[in-house]
Amino acid sequence: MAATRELLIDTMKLLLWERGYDATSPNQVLERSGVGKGSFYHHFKGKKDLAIAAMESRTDDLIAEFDQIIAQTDGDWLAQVSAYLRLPRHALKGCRMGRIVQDPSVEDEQLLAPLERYFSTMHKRFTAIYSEAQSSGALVKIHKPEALAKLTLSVLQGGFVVGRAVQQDDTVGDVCESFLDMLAALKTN
Amino acid sequence: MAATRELLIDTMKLLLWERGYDATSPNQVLERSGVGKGSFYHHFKGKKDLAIAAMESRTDDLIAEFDQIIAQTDGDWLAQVSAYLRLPRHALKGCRMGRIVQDPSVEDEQLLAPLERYFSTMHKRFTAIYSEAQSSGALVKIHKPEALAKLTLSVLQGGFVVGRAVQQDDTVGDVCESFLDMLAALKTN
DNA sequence: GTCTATAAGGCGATAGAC
DNA sequence: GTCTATCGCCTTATAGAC
Repeated sequence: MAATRELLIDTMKLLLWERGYDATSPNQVLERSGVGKGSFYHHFKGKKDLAIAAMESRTDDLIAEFDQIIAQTDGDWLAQVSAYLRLPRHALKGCRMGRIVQDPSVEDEQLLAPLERYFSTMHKRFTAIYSEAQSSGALVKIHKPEALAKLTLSVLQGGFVVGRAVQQDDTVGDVCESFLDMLAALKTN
Repeated sequence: MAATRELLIDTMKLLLWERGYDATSPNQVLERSGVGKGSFYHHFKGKKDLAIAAMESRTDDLIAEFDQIIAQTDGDWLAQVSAYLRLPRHALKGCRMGRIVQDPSVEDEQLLAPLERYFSTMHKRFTAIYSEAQSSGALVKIHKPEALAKLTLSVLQGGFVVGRAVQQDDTVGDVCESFLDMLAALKTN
C-alpha cells in the first residue's frame, strides 16, 4: 500500500513533536503506527530519512496554515500579525518545528535543511507584512522589517521554552499578547 | 579526593550545554573528565543525580552572573537591562540552561526543578527592575512588570532557537537589540 | 575511593523467507 | 511489500577486587 509510507510520515511527525529527533526511535514509530520493521526499511533508508520527510511535510503544513490565516484576515498589518500570534498554543506541547531545533543531531546539515526552510520562510512572510506596512505608512519606520520579523519569531519560540521551564501552558499566549501591545504602539493610523 | 566530585559536576555542566541531558551519557562524562566508572557511581547515584547537581550549580552561576552585571551597572533600568542583554551570546552554542529545557526526559519533576528555579528567579529579578522603574516614574505603566519580565526572557531564549535553526550565531544579539529599541520607547525620562 | 569486568536492555539496521 | 530473526553497538548501571 502507498498508505504505509504516509502513515509512517504522519506518525513520525507526531513523535518529533512529542519527543524531538534524538529521543525518537524507529521502534517507537513502528509500535505506534502498527507498521512492521521490514516495511519501514523498505520505504525509507532509515530513521534520518524518515525524519527529513516528516519535517519537510510539517514545514509545508505550517506555512500553509500561516498563509491561510493571513488570507482570511482582513484588516491592517497588526490585525494579521495578531491573528497568527493569537492561535491557541500550548507551551507544554512545544512548537511543532521549534521543538526539534535543540536536538544535538540537528547539527547535521540534512536534518537542518527543513528547519532552515521553515524559519527562513516564516521570516520572509513576516518581513513582507512589516515592509508593506511601512510602505503604506501604517507602521513607523524606526525598525527594519527584517529585524521585527526575527523578533516576532523569537518571541514565539522563546515563549515555548520559558513556558515549558516554568510549566505554564499559557506562556506563549501571554508573551505574544505583551509583544502585540508593543507592536500596537508602532501603528501610525 | 573531594575534587573528583567537583570535576564530574563541571564536566557534566559542559556536556549539558553542548548536548543537553538525554544525549549525554555517563561514558562521555567519564571519557572527558578522565574519572573512572567506579568513582562516578561512588559519588553519584547515577546520571540523573549528577545532572541535577550540575544544573543546580549552573543555576547558581548564572544568577550570580546576573546579579554582578546589575550591581556593576550604574544608570537607570534600561541601562541595566541593556547591560545584561548585550552580554556576548552565541546562538549556535545555545543557552547554558535553556538548551536543556526541550529534552524529553525533562518532564521529570526532579530534573525540572533546577530549570524552574533558574527561570523563575530570573523572572523575579527582571520583574523587580521593571517594577521599581515604574514606581520611580522612569517607565510607562502600560505593561505589567511581570509581563515585561516574561517577554524579556522569551526574547532571549527565542533568539537561541531561531539562531540555531537558521545557523546565524549573532541572532540573539540582533533580537535583543531590536527588543531594547522597543523598550527604549517606554522610557519616560 | 577507585579499578576492571560484566550484565540486561535498547538502539539503528540488515538478512532472508514469504 | 511485509514478516521474523538476528546483529553489533552503545547505554545505564552493578559486582567485587584492590
